[in-house]
Amino acid sequence: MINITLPDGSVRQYPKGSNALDIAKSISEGLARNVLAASVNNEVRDLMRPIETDANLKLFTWNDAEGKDTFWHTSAHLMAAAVEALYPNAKFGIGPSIENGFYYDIDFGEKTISSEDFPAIEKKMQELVAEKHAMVRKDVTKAEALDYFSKKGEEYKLELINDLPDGSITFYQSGNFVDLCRGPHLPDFSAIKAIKLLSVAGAYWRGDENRKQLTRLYAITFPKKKELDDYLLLLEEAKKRDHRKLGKELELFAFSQNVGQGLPLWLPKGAALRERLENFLKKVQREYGYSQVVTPHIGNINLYKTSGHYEKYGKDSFQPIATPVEGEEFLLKPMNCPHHCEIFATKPHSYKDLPVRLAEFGTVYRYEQSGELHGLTRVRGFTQDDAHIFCTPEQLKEEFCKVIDIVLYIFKTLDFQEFTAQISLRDPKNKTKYIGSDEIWEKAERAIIESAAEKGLNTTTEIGEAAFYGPKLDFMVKDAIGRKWQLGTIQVDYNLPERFNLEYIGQDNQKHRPVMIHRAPFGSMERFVAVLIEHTGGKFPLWLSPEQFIILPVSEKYEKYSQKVLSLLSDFELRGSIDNRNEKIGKKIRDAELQKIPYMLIIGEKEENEDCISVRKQSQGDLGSFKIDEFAALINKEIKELLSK
RNA sequence: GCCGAUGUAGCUCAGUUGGCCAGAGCAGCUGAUUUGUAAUCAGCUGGUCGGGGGUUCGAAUCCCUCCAUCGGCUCCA
Repeated sequence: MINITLPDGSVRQYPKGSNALDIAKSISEGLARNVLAASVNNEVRDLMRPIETDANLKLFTWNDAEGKDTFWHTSAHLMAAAVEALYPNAKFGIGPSIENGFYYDIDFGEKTISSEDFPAIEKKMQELVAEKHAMVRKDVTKAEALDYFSKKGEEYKLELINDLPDGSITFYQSGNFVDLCRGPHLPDFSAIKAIKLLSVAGAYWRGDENRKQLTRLYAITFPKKKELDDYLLLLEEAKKRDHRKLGKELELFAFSQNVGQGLPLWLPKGAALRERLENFLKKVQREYGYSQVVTPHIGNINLYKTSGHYEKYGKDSFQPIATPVEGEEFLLKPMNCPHHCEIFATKPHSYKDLPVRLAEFGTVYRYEQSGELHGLTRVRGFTQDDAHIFCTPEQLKEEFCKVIDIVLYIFKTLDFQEFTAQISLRDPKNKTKYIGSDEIWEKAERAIIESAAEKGLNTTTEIGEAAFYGPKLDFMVKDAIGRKWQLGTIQVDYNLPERFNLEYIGQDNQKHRPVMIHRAPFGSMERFVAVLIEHTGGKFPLWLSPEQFIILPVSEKYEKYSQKVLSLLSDFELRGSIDNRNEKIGKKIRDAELQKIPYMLIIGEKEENEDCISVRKQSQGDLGSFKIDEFAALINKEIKELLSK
């Protein structure tokens, strides 16, 4: 007998060699029906694998990440089996589960696959489910594995096997389909009740753009048909919040082919929103001791040769601007740091002056690859809410922590509750990608890790994601359909001060090198506004809303009184307009609702006589009658509450 | 940049297998109406069917090419 310890701490005895499914059955029939995978001493394994020793056991269902993961991983095998049956010449790459579903990278040879082929694949998958093949796990030697796949001509699998150590290789077989896989898997396909292929895309083998591009099939499966329907509905709902759609409908921004790809035009309402955000951050930055600066949109090419950016990115950027002077060249600025370094260098600094914090809403231009452009989240011309902090090495951590405070304050005020903080470090195996000595990098990385820990941030760490001049802490937020975007960023940099020969005089009357922090709490105005649109669905907080109210006269007779109301509300610093179209009130309300204007002020005979307004709140309805100053007080109170969260 | 898909009025979309002057709703303009909490009525304007080339007696429809957009990949100072 073996002792199995369950998560609640209870210990039960089972015959040696029992498997997790047996144990689930002994607990309850329902659990046995729903269990998808199990972890044995913290290793996630197949349900059917015998347990030979005393162990801690956890059972996973659809409600656990491990359960979904196993379910989708097995589904990926199912899809591959279906593809192999339909396209015998297909060669297989990898097929993992992902956050929502799974994919498989497949080389279809000459055949191109499009969404028209999806129904046939889905049908085949359903047939294979009905055939009730067990998923059989098998340990193989490296030689056996190589032999099997070389006979099949599976070059991608061979490459994978070659990178694996002997003795750790397993196959999974279901029906005729055998795949290299470490598992774990469901016992069979029977739990897979709903199948949907979602999209097809090209994906470079092993993520290397110099290698062959395989066809990636994205799909998702569920244990219940209803769950698939719900998921598809969720995707539909998310599409309604897409910032590109809302940006058009709410007249926030636009693109023009005549202007150029990835170069957004901010329309009056979008510009109003953006200006509010800028003012909000400027106010915070004043409180934190920042100074605003302004720098030009171009810089001499030598500036970027000094900074190292030209060598690193020059050939992939907008190309230099020539002038009538032979050999003179300027670059559209791709970042603001070199300009700010030059501002720092305009005068000698004492240690008593530091930190120097230079802030600028700096517009920069980067020639992003055409296929990468995406609404406002990835553009070729954008404005960073940039600042560079020049400080002594001793001040670094405190300054870094203060920047984290700013980012957290912004996220809190705007209700961005779900974000992740990502520490991006250098890849020590690939040092040629970076500039600066090991010692400097270690110092910088330590400063970030310690600051993040001090602020209690829940962080992930990515190796090899650092900027070429230094490590960084990025704040990632998801869009409507779950894509992650980097918003705020804080970067430590010992290199640019070196390259620009920046100095301050220390207490010892000697010259010292300052440390630099690059930071942008929003990231860029464009991307931040995009994510804000998706988070709010276009219903912006009252203080940001381009139009806070709209006055809706019941007929043209009340236009004069409407003008008076507008002018009084403007005196209270509120923004709004009058809808004096010759339309019925129902129509005006409908349009204002669709434009997501927070307050509708209805004015007719009664209001004019009683010198008041009838207030309707967007998506909530009639609030009743208010005096004008009462309404102004109501709005201002709401704004105050939103800003002091 | 790469793989796949898409591209018809300002917007959302119809346009069977190539066949008379290319359609609808909304928006816009004009007029009527003077309206009380999510669409008043009527008339009118508006399109080189993404651009260019080709096949054909004839192309929005078929082919080629370029551009843009969408979903991914790669990239992201």
